[in-house]
Amino acid sequence: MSKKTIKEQQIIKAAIDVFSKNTFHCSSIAEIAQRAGVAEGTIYQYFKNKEDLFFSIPAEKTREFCRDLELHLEGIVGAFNKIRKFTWYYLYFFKTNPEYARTLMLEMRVSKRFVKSKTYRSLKTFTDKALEIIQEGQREGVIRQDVNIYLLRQLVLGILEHMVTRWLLKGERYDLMKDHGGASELVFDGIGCSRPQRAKP
Amino acid sequence: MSKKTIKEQQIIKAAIDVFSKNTFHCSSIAEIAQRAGVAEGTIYQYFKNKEDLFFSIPAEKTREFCRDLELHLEGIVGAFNKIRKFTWYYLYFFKTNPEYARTLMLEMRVSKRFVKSKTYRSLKTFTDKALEIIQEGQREGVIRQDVNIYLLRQLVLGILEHMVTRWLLKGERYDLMKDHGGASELVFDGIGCSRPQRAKP
Amino acid sequence: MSKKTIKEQQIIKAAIDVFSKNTFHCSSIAEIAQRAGVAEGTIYQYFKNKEDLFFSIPAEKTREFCRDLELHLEGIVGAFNKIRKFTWYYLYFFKTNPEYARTLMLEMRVSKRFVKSKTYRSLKTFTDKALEIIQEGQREGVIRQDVNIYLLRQLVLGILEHMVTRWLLKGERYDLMKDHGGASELVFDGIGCSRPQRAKP
Amino acid sequence: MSKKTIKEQQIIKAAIDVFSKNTFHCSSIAEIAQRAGVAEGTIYQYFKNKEDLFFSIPAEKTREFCRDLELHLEGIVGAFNKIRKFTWYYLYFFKTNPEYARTLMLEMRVSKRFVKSKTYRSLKTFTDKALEIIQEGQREGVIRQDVNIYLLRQLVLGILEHMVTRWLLKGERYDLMKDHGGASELVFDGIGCSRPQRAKP
DNA sequence: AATGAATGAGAATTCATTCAT
DNA sequence: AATGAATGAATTCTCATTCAT
Repeated sequence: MSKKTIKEQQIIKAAIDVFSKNTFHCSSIAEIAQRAGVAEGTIYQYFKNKEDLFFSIPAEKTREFCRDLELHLEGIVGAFNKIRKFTWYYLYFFKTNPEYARTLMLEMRVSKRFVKSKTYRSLKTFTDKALEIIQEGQREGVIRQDVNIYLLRQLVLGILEHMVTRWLLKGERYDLMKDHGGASELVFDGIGCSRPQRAKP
Repeated sequence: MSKKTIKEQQIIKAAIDVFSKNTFHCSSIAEIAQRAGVAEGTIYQYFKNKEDLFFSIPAEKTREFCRDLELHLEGIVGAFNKIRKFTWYYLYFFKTNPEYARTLMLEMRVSKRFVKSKTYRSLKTFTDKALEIIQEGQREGVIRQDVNIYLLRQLVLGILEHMVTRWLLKGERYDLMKDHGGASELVFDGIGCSRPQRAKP
Repeated sequence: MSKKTIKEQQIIKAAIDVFSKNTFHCSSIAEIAQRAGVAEGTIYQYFKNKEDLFFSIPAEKTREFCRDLELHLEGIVGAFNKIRKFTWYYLYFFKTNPEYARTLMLEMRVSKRFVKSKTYRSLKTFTDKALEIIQEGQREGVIRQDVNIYLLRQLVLGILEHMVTRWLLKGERYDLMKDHGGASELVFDGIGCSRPQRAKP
Repeated sequence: MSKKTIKEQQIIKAAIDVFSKNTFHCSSIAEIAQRAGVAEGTIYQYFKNKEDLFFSIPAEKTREFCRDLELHLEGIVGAFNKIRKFTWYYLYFFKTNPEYARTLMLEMRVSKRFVKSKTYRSLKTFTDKALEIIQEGQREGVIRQDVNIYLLRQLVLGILEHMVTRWLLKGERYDLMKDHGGASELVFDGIGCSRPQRAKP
C-alpha cells in the first residue's frame, strides 16, 4: 500500500468514527483531522471536500463487504443455502461494523445526493449478487417462475435494510441477529420459494 | 378553528414544504417564515425552536392519517381485506403527500432524536392498528397461529416504509402504487397467511 | 394613592426585583410584567421605555431614603453626631435594601446615561444634606476651616459607596455594618476634623 | 514578540477601544474585528468567546501596570514616600489610559462574573503591593500599630477607585490629578499615620 | 386603560475551505 | 506533501416595542 493510500485509509477510518457519532452537518473536519492525526488542510489533498470524503466511506467499505461476501459464499451449494448465507452475512457485517452501519443507513441511504453519486452505483456489485442468486434459484426450480425477480430482490434487501435500521434506532440494544431465524424464515420460506416440504395434494 | 390554530397550521404547512426540499440543517427559519407569510419571530411564539417545529409536523400529520384510515377501514369485513385496505391507504397517503413523505421518511425516521421524541410515540396509534388487524386475522384463522405477530407487523410496515423510501429516492419518477399488487401479493399471500384458496389434501 | 400610582408602584417593585438579579440587558420586560401581574403593553402606559423604567427606580427610592434620613437625624445635636448617624443610616438603608443596592451601585452608578439623566440630579437632595452637615461642623469648629468641604464630602460619600459596592461584589456574605465602627472612625476621626481632644503644645 | 502574540495584541487593543465606548452588550465583535483589521472568525482563534476577550483586557493591562509600578517605586525610600508614589502612579496610569479605565471601572469592577474570574485574582499582585507598603510603614513607625492594615488598604484603594470612577462619569472634563494633592493629603496625612511632625505635648 | 400577538432588527458563533509557508 | 492560521458567510433566536382589539 503506497504512502498516499495509507494516509487516505487513516482519514477514512477517522471519518467513519466521527460521522457515525453525529449528523453529517454536526461532524467537523477539524475532529476528523485530529482523529486521523493530520492537519485539516491535508484532508483536502485527498478529498475534494467534506461530501467527497463522506461518500468515499461506502466506496471503501463496499469493496470490503463484497470481497468477504464472495469468500463466505464459496463452496456453498444451492440457491436456497446461498440466500441464507447472504442474509446471514449481511446482518453479521453490520452487526460487526456498527459505526459504518449508522453512517450508511441513517445518513447516506436517505440522501438524494448520495443516490445520485458515483459511489451509490458501486453498491450495484452487491445488489447484482443478490439478483444472481435469485435467478439461480429459479433455474434450480426452488423459486417460482412466475415471480418478479426484481421485486423479490427489493423485498429481501428492503427487509434486511429495515432490520438494520430499526436495530440502530433502538440504540443497538438487542442482538441484531436474534431475529435472523424468525424473520428470514417468514420471508424466505414464504416468498416465492416453492416449498417442497409442504406436500401438494 | 381559532385564529391561533390557523396561524399554527400555516406555519406547519410552510415547514413541510421547506423541510421536504432540504435537510433539516439546510432549511432556514427565514424561508419558512416567508412562505407562511409571518415574521420570523412569530414562529417562536408557536414553537419552542426549530426542532420543535420540525417534530410538530408528524404529530399533526399522524392525526390526519389515523383519522382518515379509520374512515377507509369502515365497513370492511375480514382481516385480509382490512390489511389490503391498510396497505393501500398507506401508499395512497404518501403518494398524495409527497412533501411530507420526504420529511418523514428521509429525515425524521432516521433521526435518533426523533425516535426519542414525544411525537414518535404518537405514531403508536397507527402501529397499534396494524397489530389489531393481524390479531383479528389470527382469530379468524386466516393467519397461522404459530406466527410471531410483532415480527409480522414489523415486516409489513418495514416493507411499506421501504417502498415509499425507494420511491422518494428514485425521484418519485414512477407510480408508487404500481407495485401494490405485486409486492403485497408476495408478502401477504406468502407470509403467514394460510391460503384457503389453495386446497390442502 | 390613585389607581394609576398603585399600578406604577407594582411595576417599579417588580422592576427592582428583576433588575437586581441580572444586568439591565439580561432583564426582560416580559419578566417584569409577569411579576407585576400586568401585561407587557401596560408597562408602556406608565414608562416611555425600558430605560425610563430603569431610571424611575432610584427616583422613587431616593425619595424614600431622604424622607427617612430626615426622621433619623431629627433631634440629633452636633455635626459630628449627625455625620455618624448619616453614615449609619446610609449603610443601614442599603443593608436592608440589597436588591436596590445591586441595581443602583452595580448598574446605574456606572452608567453614563444615568449620570446625565434627570433622576441622577434628584440624588442631589441627599448629597446636599451631606454638605450641609459638614458646613455645620465647620461653623461649630469641629471641622477645620482650611479643608475643602467638597473634597471632604466626596471622600465620605466615596468611601460609603465603596463599602457597599465591595459588600455586594463579595456576595453580601458578611455584615455590611461590621466595619462601620472601624472604617468610619478611621475616616471621620482622621479626616479634616480638628481634634480638639489632642492638645497642642 | 511572536506573530501570534502580535495579532492577539492587536485584537486586545481594538477591544479596549470598543468596549470603552459602550456597554459589554452593546459592543459588537464585528466592530472589534474591523478595528483590529482581522476577520470576525479570527477573534475566535485567540479567544474562546466575547467574555473571554473582555476579561483578557485587564489580565494584559494589569501585567503592564505592575511592571511599571515596580519601576516607579525603584529607589524610593520610606513607606510614606512610597505611598505617595503609589497613589500618584495609580492616578497617572488611568489618566493616560482612559479607555481602559472606562472598561475596568465602569464595566468590569461591578461585574460579579468578573469578580469570580481568574483574571480578577491577577489583580492581587497589585493589592499585595499596597499592603506591603503599609506594613513597611508600620515597621518604620510612621503608621500607627493599632490600625487594621486591611481596612486601611481598602480605604486607600477605595478612594483611588472612587476618584477615577467619578472622573470618568464626569466625562473626564477635569484633571484627574488635580485633587491628588488635596485628597491624598486628607487621607494619608489623616488616616492612621502618626504624624511625628506634629509635636505631642 | 389594558392587553398580548406580531414584529423584525440585531449579534455571536461555527466551520468548511483556502493558501502562504 | 503537509500545515494550520485566516477567512467570512450564514443562521438561529431574543426581546423591546407597537397597535388593533
